Amino acid sequence: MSSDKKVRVRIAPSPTGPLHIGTARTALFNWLFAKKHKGEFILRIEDTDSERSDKKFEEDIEEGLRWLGLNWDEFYRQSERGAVYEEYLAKLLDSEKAYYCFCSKDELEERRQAMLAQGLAPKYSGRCRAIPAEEARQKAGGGEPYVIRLKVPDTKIEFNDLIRGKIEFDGSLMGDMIIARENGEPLYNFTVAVDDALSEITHIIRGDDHISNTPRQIFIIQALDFEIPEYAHLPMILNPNKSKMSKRSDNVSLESYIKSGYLKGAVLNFLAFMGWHPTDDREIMNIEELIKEFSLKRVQKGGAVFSDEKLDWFNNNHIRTTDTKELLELAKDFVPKSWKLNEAMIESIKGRINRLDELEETLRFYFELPNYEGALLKWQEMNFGEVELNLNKIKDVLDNMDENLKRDKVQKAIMEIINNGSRGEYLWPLRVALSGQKNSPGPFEILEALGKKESVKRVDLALEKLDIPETY
RNA sequence: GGCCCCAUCGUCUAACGGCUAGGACGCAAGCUUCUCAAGCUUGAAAUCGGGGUUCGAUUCCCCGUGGGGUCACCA
Repeated sequence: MSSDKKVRVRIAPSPTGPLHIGTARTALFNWLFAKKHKGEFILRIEDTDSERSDKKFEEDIEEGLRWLGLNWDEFYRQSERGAVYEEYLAKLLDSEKAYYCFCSKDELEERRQAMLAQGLAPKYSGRCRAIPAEEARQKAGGGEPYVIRLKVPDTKIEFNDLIRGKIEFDGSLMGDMIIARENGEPLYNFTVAVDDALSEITHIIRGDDHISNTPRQIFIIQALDFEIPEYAHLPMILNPNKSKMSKRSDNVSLESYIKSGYLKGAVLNFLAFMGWHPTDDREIMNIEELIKEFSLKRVQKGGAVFSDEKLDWFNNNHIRTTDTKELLELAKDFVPKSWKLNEAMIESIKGRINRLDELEETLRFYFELPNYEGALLKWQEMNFGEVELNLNKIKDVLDNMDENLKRDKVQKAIMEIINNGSRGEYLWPLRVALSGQKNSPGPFEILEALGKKESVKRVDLALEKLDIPETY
């Protein structure tokens, strides 16, 4: 059908809220598909509902997609295409595939409720279909309020979903849908059908909550004599209780994840694995690998529950493999401005954190030595005298080193004095002296990050703490 | 309720109709170790139920059950 055509896909968010993590996932799948097939990815802002649309959300969406690196080849807003929709609406009216409907909102609503009460799917009766076109046109021209409805055929309709196979609907159950409302504004299903066709979208990849919109859009496409694209409906991203995640009240905006310190590579990696899996057992993948391996054929049908734990694991892995220089830059946004981070500090916490927002707490000891108890310096059964002795020996080693303590060098020197002694009796007191905490990166990493001057200062402070008589 | 979609460990998932149903997260234990992470090893943990088809069903068909989505002059 479209095998020889250039692949063109789109993400079509409506700017009625911040970029949702589910929208980001749909965007990613579209983008991956486009890249994989050397096609084009289009961003279309669906802002036909002027009441609910907001420019600030549009900006948030663009910003989020850019942050993820999901760049688009074309961009447009539906709100700027009024003339186009008018043209095709007129076409439909002229060819009598659509008609004016003068039924009042109140009576429609009444009928709707009645049908619902009977357990039937609400459906418009088609009453105004009977009004002769010329008469209707004059009524409408005369200022009588109207909406425009599409004549939905009484036929079955089926389409082949690339992920689910054949899906069938019954047009006779649908009723004539409204494609333009009273103020003349075209409605969702109509604008989507028109824009997808005019943009020559070859594959519509979207959430499966749109499955029931698909037959409606196909009816419009057929009425307009456009070509029907391929469809691929992605499984929903679910809350732990299996409900649709967009209905979660919690923060599900991409921004909230950015603020928590998730790396873009990790978010991309995790999102790709929500409903998709490569042919092998790999899980940690970068964007190039994802593009290479991506295939709609390997997309899952069932919904996927969003797991914060797994996201954390992905993030931990990506943090660990991110270049230290790059990580250092990213880290600056998560710690106080006054902290002068260096690469050794970042190196020392790689793999020890899941999110960048843990950085401030993890790195704090480098800038503010905790006020710890002298007793913490003792390892196992040591007494203060032994701690003092070992710390002094280490201090002698440090005194003989350059200001710039390279990890390997300082480690070698200290290990030499430990010789065959107990590592714990040296390294524990040293590490506590340097970090002031029970748990921390290793002493050699800290030594390098701190430098000679500060390290010696901290060892001296530890020695002072030992002067206070042991109380227990 | 009508229509539509879906169904493998708690979760993400793998398995041309054919080995003891595999991997990952999380969990538990152990190893390693100056601590905590990380890493390594091991363990517990699943094919929703019932009928078919077949020499053989996770896989194909039907019914049931369960879950979800959708039924606007929103998108």
